[in-house]
Amino acid sequence: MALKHTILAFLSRQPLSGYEVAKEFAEGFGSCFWKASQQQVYAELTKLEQQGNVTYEAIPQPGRLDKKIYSITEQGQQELIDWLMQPSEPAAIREDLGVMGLAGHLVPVPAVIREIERRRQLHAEMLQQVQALDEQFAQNLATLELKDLYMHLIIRRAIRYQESWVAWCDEALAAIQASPGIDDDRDALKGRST
Amino acid sequence: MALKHTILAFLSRQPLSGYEVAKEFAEGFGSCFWKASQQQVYAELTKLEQQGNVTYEAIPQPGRLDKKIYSITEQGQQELIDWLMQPSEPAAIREDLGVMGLAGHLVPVPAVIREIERRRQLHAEMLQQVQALDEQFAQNLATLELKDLYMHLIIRRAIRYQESWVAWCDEALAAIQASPGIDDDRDALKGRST
DNA sequence: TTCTTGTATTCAATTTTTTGAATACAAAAA
DNA sequence: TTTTTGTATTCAAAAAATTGAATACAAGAA
Repeated sequence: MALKHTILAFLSRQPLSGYEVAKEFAEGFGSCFWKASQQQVYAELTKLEQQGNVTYEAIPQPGRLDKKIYSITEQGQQELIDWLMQPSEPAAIREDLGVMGLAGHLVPVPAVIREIERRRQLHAEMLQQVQALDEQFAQNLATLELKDLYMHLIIRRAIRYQESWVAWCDEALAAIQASPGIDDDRDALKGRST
Repeated sequence: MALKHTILAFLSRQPLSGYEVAKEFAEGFGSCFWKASQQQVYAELTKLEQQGNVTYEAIPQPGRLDKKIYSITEQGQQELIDWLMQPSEPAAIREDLGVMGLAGHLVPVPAVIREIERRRQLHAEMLQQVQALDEQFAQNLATLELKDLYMHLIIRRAIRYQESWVAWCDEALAAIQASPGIDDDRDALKGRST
């Protein structure tokens, strides 16, 4: 599970409260890779603290629960380094649209086209978002220190990912529209005409 | 969860035993998208049968447990169609290497380079695999019936995915090697030289 | 003959993830 | 003034995925 190590990685940059860690997942890193819910973050932080990988400083807040500022410990940093030094497994593409390739013929063609058009737009928007994230790095690429270069590179990974989606949607749409089989199913929903 | 609907999609093409469904996940579809374990498949098939989405014909086999050939039911097909007609959520990129972008500076540069080189090779191999899967379709693209066109298109999705990985690895490797910060950390592992 | 690989299914336990809700207050907007 | 948004944390339950093992036999390789 990468959640543990992702949180350690956030904390290796700077101490954060649980809320702020959750925000990282909702925004920056989350928009590039994946999102973890607040509950997941808080639960993981509690475990991490029990294991001695992080500590927290409780900031008393009048009238409500303490705010906890978490920092990574020596042990936590070592744990993170050990994990980073291990070879990584390529992630699976767990993509619902893939099922369309297996059983798309059960569904009317216009519905498939609409769905791909919808996805095209979605990914184009996500592409703009990650491109915006990269702006501060992309400009002075040649002078970036290592830390920022790595950040730039993972954002580039996300950019390429979204670009490949947009390009695929265009290809798929064109291929379906050019397909000789397209007329067979055009009216599948309404019931066989003629 | 897409597991349920992926299995229904397999069965919408032809009846299969649990073992054969598991094999689909291990090979064809699995190499494009994601793999489900045998146990997961058997468990899901049992649930699907209880829900009335599939039925099975038990083939008695001398001296061992019956082989069960599962087929999709009317209800199961409707369930699958309903699911396919719903808008799909883009899948999150749950990629361990992403963490490298957050905390790569903790690790010596040569280790990062080695890891990206390793990944480049891995994805190049996976690319070849999915390209091989596409061969039968790519040749007579213009005459493909819809069912095969859809199959071709999801394989194309997988191809583009792997291509974008290979291209990114090349970009990342070049960028790291060109980085002015590269010398600062080169000997991080051995301890500060000079 | 023995070992390995492939076919074929099931059980159990654990871990991980998701979903939904509750609590509490500050600040800004309507 | 009331509502919404944002900050901040916790609990509980359910669903899903992973890990490990056991059973059973056929076929081919060593």
